[in-house]
Amino acid sequence: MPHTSDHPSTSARRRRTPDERREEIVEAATAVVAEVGYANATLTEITRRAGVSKGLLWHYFSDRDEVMQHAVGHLAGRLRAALVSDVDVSAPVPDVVRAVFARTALFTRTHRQELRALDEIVHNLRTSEGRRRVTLLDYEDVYADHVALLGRGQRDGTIRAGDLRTFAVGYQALIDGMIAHLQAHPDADPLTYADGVAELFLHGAASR
Amino acid sequence: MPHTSDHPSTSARRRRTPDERREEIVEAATAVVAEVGYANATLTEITRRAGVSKGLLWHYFSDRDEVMQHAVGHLAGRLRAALVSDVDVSAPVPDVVRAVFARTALFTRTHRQELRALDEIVHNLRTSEGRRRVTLLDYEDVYADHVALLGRGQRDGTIRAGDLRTFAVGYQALIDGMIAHLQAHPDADPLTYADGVAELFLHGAASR
DNA sequence: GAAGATGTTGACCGCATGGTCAATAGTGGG
DNA sequence: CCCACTATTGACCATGCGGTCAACATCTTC
Repeated sequence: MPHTSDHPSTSARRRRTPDERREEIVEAATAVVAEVGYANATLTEITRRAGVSKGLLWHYFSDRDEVMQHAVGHLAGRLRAALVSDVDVSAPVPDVVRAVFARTALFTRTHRQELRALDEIVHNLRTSEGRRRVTLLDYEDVYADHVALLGRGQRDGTIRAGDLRTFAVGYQALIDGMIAHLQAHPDADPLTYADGVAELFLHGAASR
Repeated sequence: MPHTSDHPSTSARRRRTPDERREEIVEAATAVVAEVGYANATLTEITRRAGVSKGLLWHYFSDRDEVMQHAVGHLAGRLRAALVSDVDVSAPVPDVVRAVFARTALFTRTHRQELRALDEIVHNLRTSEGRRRVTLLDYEDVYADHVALLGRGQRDGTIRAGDLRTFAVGYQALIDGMIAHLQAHPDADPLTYADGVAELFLHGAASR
């Protein structure tokens, strides 16, 4: 057993694998960005937060942009996975819609920091020419999911006729708006709010 | 007539008043922010764009933050004024809603740059402690307008019963989502899209 | 037209930040 | 136990930025 030390206590823990280190740094970046904003999120502060010397960051990432890009990937992956794993997409469409709103609303209470950081980074990550690196165009696959879901609803009669893309974009807009609103109002009850918005959308998109 | 020169040509134009200068600088800031993003919008570049020496900026503004705050005020004021002046709020509620969506959609085609800059600055302006200076809480007066409008609709029977605040927040979310979507898709037809979203909302919130 | 006030300039500074690097500690294989 | 290799450190550097300032230009007023 070549383990150096097994107690996972204070400072003398076992050496991390490269992936663990990368993740530690990326998570520190997330935390710092969420707290002070993208522009003020210093690499020095990020390494400090990760409990790591400054130079090490460049052993794992080539520049600030790369750190942030990894952070986006990490965050988006975690959020999406948690959502998908928790909603039964084969249920009746209105139920799925309600569940998505509800789950997303709860997310704002359990993943406040991550959502803040994600928003922050997405809004600020740029290419070297100054254009946004992540745009709404990257929503396309999300829209595709929505279109598929709502299309099924149209076929089984739970969603009224109408342009699916408009529905999908409206659906996503309500989700994003709900997230922003709940983030800004930490005291609001997420579930009652989610219900309200879900009903608004379903009344708008449902047959009858 | 102590005018130095009357021809409004190339470089030797008449001296600007303080307000004009401030506005020139603020507008240059808007343009630069829209192009390269908040973080990369250098004060040097802003003054260059305004056709003014670097030091002059500090004659009119005390620091970068103040420039950006003025820019927010300037932008929000112009956008709001143009919207309000163009929509007859005493018309039947559904007509008002449709008009707002339509006018806003057209805005994304006539004020692309300004909307970009506004979004950019709002997302990045911070207090010295790192918290956002402009948050969704500043939407409160906008929500108040929406609540008033939709409340009138409930009283005259064009809007169905339901929590007005939820309606208002959903309404604004659809507007913001539409703006973002049209900004990301410059080729989409704004009016047909606006109609679609308006109908989605009205189906959701209307009586019947 | 002198004098004071105001507008304008560009050179300059301090500093924080992203990024580099030579040196050291730790790890694993033979 | 040694050697090669990787992880890790912290001092260091270059740069670009926000911000200052003394000098100069221009207007206003009497």
